[in-house]
Amino acid sequence: MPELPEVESLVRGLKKVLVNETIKKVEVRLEKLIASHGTTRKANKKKTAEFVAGITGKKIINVSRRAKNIIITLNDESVILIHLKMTGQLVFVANKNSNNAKHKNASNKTFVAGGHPITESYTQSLPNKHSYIILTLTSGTLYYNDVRQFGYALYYPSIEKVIEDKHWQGVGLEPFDNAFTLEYFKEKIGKKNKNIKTTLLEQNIVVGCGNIYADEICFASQVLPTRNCKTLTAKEVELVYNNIKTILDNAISLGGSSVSNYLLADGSRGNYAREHKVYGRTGKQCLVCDSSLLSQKIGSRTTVYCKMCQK
DNA sequence: TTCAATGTTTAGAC
DNA sequence: GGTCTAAACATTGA
Repeated sequence: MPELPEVESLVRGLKKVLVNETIKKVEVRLEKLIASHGTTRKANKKKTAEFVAGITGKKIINVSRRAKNIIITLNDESVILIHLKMTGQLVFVANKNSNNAKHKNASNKTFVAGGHPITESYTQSLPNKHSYIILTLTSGTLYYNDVRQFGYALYYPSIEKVIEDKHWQGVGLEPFDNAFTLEYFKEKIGKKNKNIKTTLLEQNIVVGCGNIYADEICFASQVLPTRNCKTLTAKEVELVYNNIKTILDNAISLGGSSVSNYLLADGSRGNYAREHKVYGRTGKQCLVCDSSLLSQKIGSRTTVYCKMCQK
């Protein structure tokens, strides 16, 4: 999946083409993606009927983000909540006769895409076998593709209903929210009796860090990912806090892209992958001290770090 | 053939 | 209640 910077980049791209589009037709090819995990086939069918009835004929008035969720707001204030999880993609393909400049991407092709790395073969022909939700819009088609089928697209009659959902209880602050202050972070971190890497992945203090950025943030902060939060000095907590903001912000400004073949919403390549200092570099030289980067599992996630630079 | 992959949720043990 | 681990979701590609 995209982590926060990738979702944010995708949302910005989609907003340009989806706002003011009317949903003319809805096709759901895999009903379990419309419901929560572990539900019965009968319940999925009911949810799908509600989803289709709820959004057909409505106009899209906004596209936004909360944590790693994409929120598509419709003209009656109802919403579609989409999570891409590990391998979800959203691809907008403009109608063939479109001459609208906003539908042209960097390669002068009429689609915008984002999410899981997209190979040429996947965008050359849509829908493909992993296209599970297809929205026919006024001037194009929006495809939700998901190889591993972990993601979801949920319909809610209002944003208030989303927030009420247990799904959202305990979700942490946005890293760029004014409420996410150093004081708040210090207070929360001081109470955590677990390692900093796992804590960053939990999303219950601050949202947006996935496995890649969590490692990058620990490295930039010169803190071992295994360090217990309670043992972090005030200075280290401040470094982690500042790096959460600067690394995520930098990644967004470079267009997201946690992996090399990640496609941006406008079809151009993301540039953040080349910025990775530790992720995916196990055994390679540390860019600061030249020692060999180590890797170990923390909370069942591969973690890469420098034993010399991080204490 | 076996393993790991951008994320979350859940179950069980202590 | 907190914390830890493993497993679950399912597919692909190295």
